[in-house]
Amino acid sequence: MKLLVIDGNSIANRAFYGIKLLSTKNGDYTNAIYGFLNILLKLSDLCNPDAVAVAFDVHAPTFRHKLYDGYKAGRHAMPDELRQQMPVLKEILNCLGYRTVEQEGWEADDILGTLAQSCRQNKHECYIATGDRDSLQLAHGGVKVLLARTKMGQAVTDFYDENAIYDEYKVTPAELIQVKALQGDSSDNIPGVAGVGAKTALDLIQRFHSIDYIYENIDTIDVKPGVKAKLSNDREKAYLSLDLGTIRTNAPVSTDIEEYRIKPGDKQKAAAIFVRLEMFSLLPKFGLDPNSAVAETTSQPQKKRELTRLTCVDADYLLSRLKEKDAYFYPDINDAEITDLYFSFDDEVIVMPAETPEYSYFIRAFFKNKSIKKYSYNIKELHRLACRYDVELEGVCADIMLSAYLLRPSDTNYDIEHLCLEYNVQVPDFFNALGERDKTVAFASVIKPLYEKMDALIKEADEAHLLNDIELPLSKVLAKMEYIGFEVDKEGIEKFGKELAVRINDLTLSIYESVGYEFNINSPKQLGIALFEDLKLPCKKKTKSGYSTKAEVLEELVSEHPVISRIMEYRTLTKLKSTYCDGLLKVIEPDGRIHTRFNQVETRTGRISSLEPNLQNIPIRTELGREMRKFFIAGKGKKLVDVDYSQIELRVLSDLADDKVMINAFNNGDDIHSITASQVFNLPLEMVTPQMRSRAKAVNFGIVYGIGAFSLAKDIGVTNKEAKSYIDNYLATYSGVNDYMRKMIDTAKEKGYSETLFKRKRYLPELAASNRMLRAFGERVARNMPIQGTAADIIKIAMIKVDNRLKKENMKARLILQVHDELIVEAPDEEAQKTLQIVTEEMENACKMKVVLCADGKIGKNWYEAH
DNA sequence: GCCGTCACG
DNA sequence: ACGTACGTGACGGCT
Repeated sequence: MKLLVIDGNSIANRAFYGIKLLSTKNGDYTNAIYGFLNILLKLSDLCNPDAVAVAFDVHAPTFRHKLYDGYKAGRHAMPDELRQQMPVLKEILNCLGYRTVEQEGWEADDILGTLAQSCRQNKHECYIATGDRDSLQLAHGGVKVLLARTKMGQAVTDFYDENAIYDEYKVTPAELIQVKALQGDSSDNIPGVAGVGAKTALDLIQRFHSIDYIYENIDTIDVKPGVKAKLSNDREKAYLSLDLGTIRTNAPVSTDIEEYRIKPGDKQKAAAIFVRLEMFSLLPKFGLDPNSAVAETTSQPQKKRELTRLTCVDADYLLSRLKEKDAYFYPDINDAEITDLYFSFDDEVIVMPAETPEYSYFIRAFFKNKSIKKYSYNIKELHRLACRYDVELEGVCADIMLSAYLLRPSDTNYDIEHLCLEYNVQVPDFFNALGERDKTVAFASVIKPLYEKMDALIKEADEAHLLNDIELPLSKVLAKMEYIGFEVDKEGIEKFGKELAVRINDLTLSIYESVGYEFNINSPKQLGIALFEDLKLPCKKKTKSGYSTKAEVLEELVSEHPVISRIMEYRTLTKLKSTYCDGLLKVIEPDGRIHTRFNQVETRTGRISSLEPNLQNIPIRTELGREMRKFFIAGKGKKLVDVDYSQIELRVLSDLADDKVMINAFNNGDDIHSITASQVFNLPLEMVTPQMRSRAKAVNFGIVYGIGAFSLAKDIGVTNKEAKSYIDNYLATYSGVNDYMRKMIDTAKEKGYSETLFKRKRYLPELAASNRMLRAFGERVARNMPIQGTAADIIKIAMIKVDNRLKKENMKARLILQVHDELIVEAPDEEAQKTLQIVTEEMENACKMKVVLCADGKIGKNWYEAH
């Protein structure tokens, strides 16, 4: 028999502090539970136990408190966020078949000690798992301790038996108690001998082995007079500490190992809790079936559905079926190209495979039929499919992926399986002819129930307008943008890349020479060693894993050594080459264009993101980087029209805050940064210098992000005090902004979320955190999200309006890119001027606000010229 | 798969 | 005493 005894409190603590605070949509914290269960899996893997006991402290005075008043007085109370998780954790452990043990008046480590002792006596194998070094004293007589600790940000588990302890401390496990008694432990309020620290204590015990021996021979032992005096002074405390530090082996808990044997537990209930806590990834790891969980939590058990899978052999038949009622279907996208459609009817799912001869006929007929209402998933991909077949997708009523995003924008996974778990919809089993589970058929069958549940929630959240009039129509615009793509000058990029390669090569050689040896400059680790150990440059900052070598740090070292500026240039050039030249060349498609994909369900604020490649971060801030934009070109006989909003976030802020001063400034057409400077520095407008303007600009940005004086000071290079006075002046000037920012946090705390002008929400469990840093972060987000998010909503509306307008005016110009506050349209030469006017107009009139929206645009042959 | 770094708004 | 502005994606190194 092999017994694993876990110190539940200690491991839960490790997990809690080692993992960022996680919480469910209901605001229940889960990080300690999640971390604990992962550690449990790892421990089971390591020692493969037959029996498991998880010991917990009971929060009642223990005998140690009776021994010593100060015991644990200095220890931090368990934070609420962790305390709330403990009963749930115990419940899960029980459901998983593990026995939990707690005994009033006894601490977890005494239970560990008692069970370890029993195993020693009965010759059972015993593993003790804890994060507390104090329990190392138990590692003898065949008992092994698995010590969980964090090494360089990584969770590691160390094995200890008496040999390992001797190797590390040169004392026996029993002697470790003696060491601690002399040294004391402030976190446990074990007093120890005043003035005796870790080194002295270890040395004394290594030589004399016990406190008894030391005191019995205090006059004769070879110890410095000072230490001897300290020992004599604190004799009582030393013995008290010995008592406090000794783990008991007589706790009144069952020592019958059979009672801890792992039981089947209640797997269904465990699965239900996992689902409620949104710990989906743990389900398979504990061999739990998510469907049993749904059955458990559904109030009315759903009738078991038997599905039939039919492959469509007659497109007209399928169309006639679809005309009878609404179409609920799931597109199974295999290769970005091949999309099989799975249509769900009452008890059957009809598949339209992409390779059937009638596929294109079916797609065209089905898509363009407005009277067939379409409820589906990932509609943007269907719109893209429609582009390929040169047909419009009409009659779209729902995209449950978009609904899911609006309901929970902080989620990272919107797979149907996850949605079913979150919205409590049972996925029916369907097995194909080979007896394998066919998930796709099942997915099609849950589109309707998912839609119905989510639709109600969307209405409850007042997000129907946002969904139906912004996100859904936008998905079509984005699909078309992806389909059209951005033309690039492939040869130009190749040539630029080669020029960079030559310069990089020269720099590499020169850097090797300066450092004195060859190394990988791209490795921050090797570079850190080269700079801070071999060249002995002063190290300003460290990261978790070593020296920080980021640009900000290097800048301060430029004057220290000539190699620094070369490294900085090397970094700039390799970034340009690898990410932009090599990276872009890899994704140019045969049509000579780059087709980025937009992710409409990624950001927590409502922005869209661009990937493979990311066309939203093409360089512009430095001249060399900006050169890249010359390779993004308009097609033959066409021009690029690039229009961007002027200070949209600040305008949004002035409107949301209803700040009259700022709104007036914008509506007068004033230069906002100069006006801010004149207010913050209390000078007439004419006396504002470019430096003042630039500082005021930084303050304006900072305000949007939820500024702190420290960061502002760092950003613009002034003292903390100066930065603080800028902020104070700012908030005094723009008092509406000041009031708004305060109110914002209160409202968000009360409601549990922040929201945009268009009701887009972001839930903020961080606001309830007891951790100060985390709460402060939540507060900054609460202020920033409505601003960034409203700006994102506005440009989305503008995109839809631009797209509609170009269509209405029968123009060939097409939107090809969005970069948060900037729209890029590719237009035939003869349409360029009109396009510029239309895009500007639609952007400025995207929505009615107290403040005017202003957009500026340009026309050019390439992106460099047009922006 | 995570970290450090750096490109953008 | 702590760490320090919001939102992203891609790359190379490392484990």
